Amino acid sequence: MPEKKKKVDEEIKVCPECGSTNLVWDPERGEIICRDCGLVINENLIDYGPEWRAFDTEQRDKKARGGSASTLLKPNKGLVTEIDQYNKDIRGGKIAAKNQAQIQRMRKWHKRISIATSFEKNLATAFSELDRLVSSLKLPESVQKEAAYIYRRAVKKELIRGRLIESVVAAVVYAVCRMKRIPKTLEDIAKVSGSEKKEIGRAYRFLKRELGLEVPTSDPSIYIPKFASELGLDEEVQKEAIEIIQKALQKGILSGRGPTGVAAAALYIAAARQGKKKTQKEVADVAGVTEVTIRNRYRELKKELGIEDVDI
DNA sequence: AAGACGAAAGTGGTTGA
DNA sequence: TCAACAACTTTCGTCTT
Repeated sequence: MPEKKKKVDEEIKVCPECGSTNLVWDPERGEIICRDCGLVINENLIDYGPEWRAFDTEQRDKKARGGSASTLLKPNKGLVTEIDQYNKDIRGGKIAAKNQAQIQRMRKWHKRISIATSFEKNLATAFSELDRLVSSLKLPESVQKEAAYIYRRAVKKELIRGRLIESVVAAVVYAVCRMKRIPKTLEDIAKVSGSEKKEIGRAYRFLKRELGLEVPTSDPSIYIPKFASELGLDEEVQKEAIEIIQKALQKGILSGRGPTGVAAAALYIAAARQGKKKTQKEVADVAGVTEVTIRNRYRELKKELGIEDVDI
């Protein structure tokens, strides 16, 4: 794995996200964190760090074992037998479909065996994960409290069974962000959580239904300040972008469209109209969509709102 | 040389029979 | 369980600046 080795050797001094040199090494979590944008720079380092090392020493036998590398990311330090959510074998290949059912049962029973002290243990694990997510994502304390409350409800209703605590915690955090209109995408959360976007989304929809969470349909405007500041666009541009979105909302042409794509297009239009043009690619990158999506939204907005052509 | 544009095909997930 | 479907991405050729 040459590309992984390379990452280990590299000394990281500048945040690749915002260019800041204000980086902190957090030995407890094994991460380098950017103080300015909250980016966790090499969160994966510890996954292979301790392991590849053992391969060239005589400690190999002592250290070699199944399971993941010792990581302090997890409250149990990752040393407890755990059957993960991914249906992959040790080489990363897919496990045959007929065996997946068996694995699923094993997972389920494994959970049940340890259910004796379950409630407290579950909460302890979840809350430390919650703590980690909240600080990585720079979320306010109110989010943490609200999330903890919702999580408790979920545990009491036994909605966690068959799901990884990590995924559920991430889902709850996502739900609270949506409820409080904090601009975090599923992707933002997936990036700092150990779980995949897919899993978190699934857990989110499930919780929303089972707990009857009232989540407002997401408004693209909430992403405007976030994207704008990453692009260095001033408040005039933001104001106009938000106006564009409001008009589009009233016309009802936004239903079913991804909020980040809409926000990106509105920002692109507003910037160009004020002579502060950014390229589609620049906008697309901070919004986490493609240029094509921006163009599609751009076209729709222009047509429906009668926005004059942009001149530079 | 870089950016913008849009057509066409592909992707992963949801929905409804 | 399977096919239709919507939103979005990937890829690519062409036009514009």
